[in-house]
Amino acid sequence: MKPNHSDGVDPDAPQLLQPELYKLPAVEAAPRLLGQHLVRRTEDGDIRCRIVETESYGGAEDKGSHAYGSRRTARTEVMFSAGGAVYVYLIYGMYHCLNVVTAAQDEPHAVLIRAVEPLTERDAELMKAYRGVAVRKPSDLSGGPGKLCRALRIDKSLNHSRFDLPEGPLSIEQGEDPESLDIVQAPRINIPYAGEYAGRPWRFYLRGNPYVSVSDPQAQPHRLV
DNA sequence: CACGAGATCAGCT
DNA sequence: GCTGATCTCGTGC
Repeated sequence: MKPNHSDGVDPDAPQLLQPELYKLPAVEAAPRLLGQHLVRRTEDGDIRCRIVETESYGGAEDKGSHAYGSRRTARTEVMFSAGGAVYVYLIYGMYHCLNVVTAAQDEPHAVLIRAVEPLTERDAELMKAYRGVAVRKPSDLSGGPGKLCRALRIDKSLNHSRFDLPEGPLSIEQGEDPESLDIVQAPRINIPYAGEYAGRPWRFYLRGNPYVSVSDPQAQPHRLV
């Protein structure tokens, strides 16, 4: 039995991420989302997992970004929302990718969530069931943007929802302090068309975490700014 | 383990 | 018509 507090607030209850993080440019928000807890509310119950790999897609100048040159289409429109919006899009005709929109309204920044780690065995079991494919190693379950969306049953119906609401289909809760984590940075995956932006070290992940999609031998330690 | 092909849709970057 | 912020399954070392 937990102690009863006079203010009625359970100090152990999960707290939503501080709203300031969503206001940051994507390249600053991306490493700070590592170690935070993504919550997916489904009919079968809540699934909680730790964010372990992210990529930054930063604004109108980034040739790797869907919103390069401030392109506004039905797909990219949500990127122009105020930070905290959910951006889900379809890739290669069959896979979904989950992004956290950041920065101010009309500044199209987004952080792609590339890998997550289930917090408990129960979370892992639910994710395996949704995944529907043989899972031989951790990264088979949720190491990769398409895999984690399948494992968390995320599709375009969640586009335009928000991460900063306590009862939404997706939210982000306060997890670990990013300062305490071993974060590395490396170039982003599969964007050779991005010209001089292709080599920018805008992928961030927890060194050695088995859920990370691709480990880069050239990855460098990242220092939070 | 390294590849290659196929699945299949939105936007033309 | 082609390509992509991908993944799975098959073949062949």
